[in-house]
Amino acid sequence: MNKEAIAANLRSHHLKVTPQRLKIVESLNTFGHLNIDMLYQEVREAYPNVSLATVYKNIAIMTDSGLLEEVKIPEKKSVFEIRKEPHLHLHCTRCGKIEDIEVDLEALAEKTQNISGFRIHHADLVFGGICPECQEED
Amino acid sequence: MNKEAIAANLRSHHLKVTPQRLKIVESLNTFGHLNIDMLYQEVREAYPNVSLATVYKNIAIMTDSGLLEEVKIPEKKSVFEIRKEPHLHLHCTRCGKIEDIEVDLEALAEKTQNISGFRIHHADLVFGGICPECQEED
DNA sequence: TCCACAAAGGATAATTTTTTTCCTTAAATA
DNA sequence: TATTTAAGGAAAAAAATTATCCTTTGTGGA
Repeated sequence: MNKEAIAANLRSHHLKVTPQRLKIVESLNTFGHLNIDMLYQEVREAYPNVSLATVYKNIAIMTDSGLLEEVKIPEKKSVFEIRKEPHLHLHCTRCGKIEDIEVDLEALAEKTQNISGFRIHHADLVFGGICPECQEED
Repeated sequence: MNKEAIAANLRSHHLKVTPQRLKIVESLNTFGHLNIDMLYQEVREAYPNVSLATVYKNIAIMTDSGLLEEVKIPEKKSVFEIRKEPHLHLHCTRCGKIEDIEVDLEALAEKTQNISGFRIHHADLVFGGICPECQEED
């Protein structure tokens, strides 16, 4: 996703395109998952005077508008990602890396729905484990 | 789980049995899932002078010791529960209620492990939806 | 292209949440 | 029951988040 695509993404969510916002979304596009502190650091490299409040305000407005999504990982600070197709998360508890993976949860949701009576509309799943790279270090 | 069983549970985790701790665990035993504020309120009903710091300190030590577990729910404050068999959570996005349900995730974890190369050791799954009671109000 | 306006940014203060400190009190062990 | 060690309470400190206020900037319409 290039700069213009990111700008278009912002516009499609009725958000003004500012350099700070572009940088936030670009960073997430590059790194996948970043927490507030990491985002602040990233944006500050391009715009040293950026205010931390600006990062907070933008994360809030972009999350509310559905452009971004918060991911809550056990024992970690929340990270944010660009909203896309439903997927689950793999969290390496050794190096901390977070990866996306598309696995269909429909059958599981269906089954759970039948057992529980809930009308399920979304799923948040985080698998914790050791990533391939960290496994080699054993 | 009665008071003595709770005390035994605390002892088995090498934690001193204090009235405040008993009350915290009893509350969780009764209500299932409570956040810090709710826990503070609960404990304060029995011990009006309890310090909020005591609740924080105890939640931390009991979570570290494995007696309790933190559950992160999208868009909500974390809640805590007594650790038990692996299970997933159902969150009613209308009334806020959280329920446990035992659904086997082994097959899914296995599949994900094969695709990703991660060695998976635990799963955190929250289904968001509308509970049966709230569905009736439609 | 330029103007006017609404929205966004920056700095800072205020608020909220969580952790730490320090001294007193209480639980556990011998 | 005495001793020790950890836990509780109160308060301060630190960390995280949100609000305020004024200046600046992006954008849609003239």
